[in-house]
Amino acid sequence: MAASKYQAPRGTFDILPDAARIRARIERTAAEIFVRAGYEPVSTPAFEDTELFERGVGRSTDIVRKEMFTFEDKGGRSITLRPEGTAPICRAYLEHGMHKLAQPVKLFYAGPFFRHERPQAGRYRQFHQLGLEAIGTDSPLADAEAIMLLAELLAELGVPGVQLRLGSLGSPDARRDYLEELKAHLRAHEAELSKDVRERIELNPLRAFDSSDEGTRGVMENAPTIVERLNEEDAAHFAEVCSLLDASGIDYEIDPTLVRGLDYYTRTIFSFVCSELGAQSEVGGGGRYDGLIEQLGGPPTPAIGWAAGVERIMLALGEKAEATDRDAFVAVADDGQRQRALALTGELRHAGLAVEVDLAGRSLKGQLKHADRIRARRAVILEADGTMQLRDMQTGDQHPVEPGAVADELSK
RNA sequence: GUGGACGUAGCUCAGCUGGUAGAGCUCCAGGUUGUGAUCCUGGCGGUCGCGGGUUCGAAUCCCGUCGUCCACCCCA
Repeated sequence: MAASKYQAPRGTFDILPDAARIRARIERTAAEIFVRAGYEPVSTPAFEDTELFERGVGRSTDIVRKEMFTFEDKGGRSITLRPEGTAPICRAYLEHGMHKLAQPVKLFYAGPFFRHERPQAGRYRQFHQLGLEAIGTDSPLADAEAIMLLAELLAELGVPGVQLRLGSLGSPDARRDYLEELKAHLRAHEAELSKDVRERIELNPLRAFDSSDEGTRGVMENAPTIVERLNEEDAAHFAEVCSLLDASGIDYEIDPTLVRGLDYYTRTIFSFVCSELGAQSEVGGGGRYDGLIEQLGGPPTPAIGWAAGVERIMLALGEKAEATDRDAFVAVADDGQRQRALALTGELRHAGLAVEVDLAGRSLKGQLKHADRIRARRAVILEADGTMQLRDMQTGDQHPVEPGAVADELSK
């Protein structure tokens, strides 16, 4: 395997042409959908002050506790490769005074993110997400629109086996009360819980809902769910989101145990899972984060957003590589024609055609073989006497063509 | 971070209980007084992931390490 002693670092990978083409299609499709919906592109740095993530994502989260690529720069600052996209965008929103713009500010992004996790299919240390954020409105309309856009993206791309799970975490007050109730419930049944869950009662009691441990599951069956404990406003908000999705024909399943691993989420949360994937089955997910901007030192600003995993979308799609056609390949029957061949190629490209010319000094046979290989529809063959032949690569028909008429002929 | 499986040419893989490396595909050239399927011939290409150990001798056994995959965990 190793032609070189160097390999891409653990959990990273090279994006070779076949995969790069699929990615380009995914990003193009996403951008078209987002732009039509009035979202604007943004891009933030690949790294940020560590504290942005500690405050934004939350110190008790797995991401911050053990998954960040953190290092000190030469000025002694603690820097972290971004593990997610929402906190940086909120930082940019504040830094550039976007709260003075008409609200909500609707943004989308795509790019690499970094988490120091144990790699497996659908989980990498450098991975790519595309996502969007609608900042500055607490209306359920924004929740529904965001969810609709992700549903549309997945449908447009043709991702099979997609299912939407929907939940609500409530507002901070309701959540706090609920968490105390849940912790009390867990403590009351501590002996039946798995060690893992028991150790996290204080730190992250919601995680108990996800446990596969039998004893824990028994306890959780009788545990209060947050959806049952929503206050009036949050319940109304959640009901409205559901109603809007119903009206738009979006299928979903309410999952009262849905949890998110980032602390900033409030109210609506959702997750699109794909049955085609293994353990890493979430292709995209997100939710409302009404307290994040305030947490970062800004004014109270409600917002919602989501991110989708590009690699997971590709896995779900099965990574079928599509070949690209060329309009023509310019071949020479005699080496003396190479200069003219390159010049002609340039002219044809200028005319808007996709054209290649031999760059490897191949024989005529080799050139036509190559023309076939790159799926050129025609070959233009420059003869030693200066005349040209136009060959149809599908039928094998070949006829002389005047130099000035090549571009027109190829456009047919 | 925990547990398990795996790691031979660019790709897909074969190589029994240790004897010192093969096939198909790809790529290049030729068979064709110049023209792409197929076919035929030849060629390029591997320190058998890496390091160490056992042995007269290891791709084959042992240990370590790196990597991939699966599950846990976590999430996109």
